[in-house]
Amino acid sequence: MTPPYDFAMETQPQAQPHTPGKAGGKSHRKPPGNPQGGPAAGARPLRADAERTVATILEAAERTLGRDPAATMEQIAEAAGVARTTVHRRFATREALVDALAVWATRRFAAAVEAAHPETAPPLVALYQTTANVLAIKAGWGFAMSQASSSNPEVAHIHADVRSTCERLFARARDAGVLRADVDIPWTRGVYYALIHQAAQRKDEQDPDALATLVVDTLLRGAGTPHPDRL
Amino acid sequence: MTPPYDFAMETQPQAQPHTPGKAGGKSHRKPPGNPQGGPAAGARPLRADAERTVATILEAAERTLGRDPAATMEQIAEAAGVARTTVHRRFATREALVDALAVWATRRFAAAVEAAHPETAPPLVALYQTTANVLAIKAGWGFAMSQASSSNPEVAHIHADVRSTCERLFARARDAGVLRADVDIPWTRGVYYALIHQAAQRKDEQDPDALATLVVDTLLRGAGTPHPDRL
DNA sequence: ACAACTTGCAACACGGGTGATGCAAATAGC
DNA sequence: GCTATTTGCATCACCCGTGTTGCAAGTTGT
Repeated sequence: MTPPYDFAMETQPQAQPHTPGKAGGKSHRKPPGNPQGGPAAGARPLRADAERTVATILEAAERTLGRDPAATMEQIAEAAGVARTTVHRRFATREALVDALAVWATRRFAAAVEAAHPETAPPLVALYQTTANVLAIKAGWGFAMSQASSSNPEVAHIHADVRSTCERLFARARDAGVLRADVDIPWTRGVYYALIHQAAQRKDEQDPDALATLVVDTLLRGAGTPHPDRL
Repeated sequence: MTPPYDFAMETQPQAQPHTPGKAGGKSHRKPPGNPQGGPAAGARPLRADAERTVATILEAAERTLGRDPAATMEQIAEAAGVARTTVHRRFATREALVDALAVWATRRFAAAVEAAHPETAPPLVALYQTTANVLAIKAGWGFAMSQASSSNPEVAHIHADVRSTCERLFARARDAGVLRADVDIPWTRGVYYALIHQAAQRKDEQDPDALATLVVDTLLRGAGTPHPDRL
């Protein structure tokens, strides 16, 4: 599922590929810092170089898992140019790594949506801007964004938040006459997500603005002729 | 993962989860019959009960892998009500099983599309019918259909075929005035696939006809108001 | 410069999934 | 009914990925 890509997908199951040693021992010595881990500011912060290593690993993980969701820790480590044990030092388990990746990307995602002022800007403007911002994020964080159905509460919460923000935006658009009065908002939101995903797939990456125009245009007008008496 | 779902998706990589023993020994005794395997009509055909077993396994595989793409052979065997070794007897490797499943479903898929006479029926009629038929297949063969990017040449070929059939249908629709004259056909096809996928996700499964109407309607009209002077 | 921290490397334990076999019992097909 | 096929079961070998440890060498920060 490879699977199922969040802001554009919504497939249900989506199991994390490969987790053999799930019954292995527990970490005896947890990593000191808390790389993108949240407000748990208990432990001593990482040294500068270590912090850099964490970022390098996360970026490598995104690239590697993006190509192959079942990639091993070894492959990720190689892509990051570090030893496998170092990856384990920073992320106790594979799950922890994927989780951290999801949190990292999800935060950027939420920020990108918020930056478009979807709650206050005129519906059409907000729609274009949100689309462009999200596309920019999805371009480089495809895998991480596919972890929307993460077990991580923060990730889940943010996505739920964005989801409702999106539906509120659509409701405003409808009230403003941009969307038809009888639209099925949940369905439309799903279609919108799917269009964004579709646009993000375009390898011949155009600039986010052109793609955003394409997405919004398609969402609003569809592909049919203006008003033929079809049916 | 769910992953990337063929007739509605198109995500590139999509690796098959979990393939540890890839360097294991080779099968010493290949299964006699060729379950959905193609024209290689060399070996003796399977006995009736064995043929039935093959079908049972494939159905169980679809159900099981649909819930969890990383399900083990053991789980699939259990779902099929047979011993794990029996599964291995019919499908030498896990890959072979998934492959056979993909071929099986893909053929039904192609048949469903063909049954809608997409090349000859009036564009709008063909569009509705194709959509309804495909949705009916996708409802029960979600996992198998997600294997579109299979390495299997037959699967790839069929999907490429359907792809072009679809684009030809769109071209006819455009020429008939159903689609705007300036539509980007590849993009529209992608959107169409995405809409079908989106519709297939609806758990509150409605009948294929209602969903087909929703999909076609959305594709043609979009969600915007008829013709406001937006922009 | 010195102490604390970080990394690479080599080695190990572990568990799980895969695939192979042989045999006895059940079943299909003629 | 007889034979060939099929299945379940009990085993076994194997490989791979994960997670742990200990230590020497290199880096950071003060």
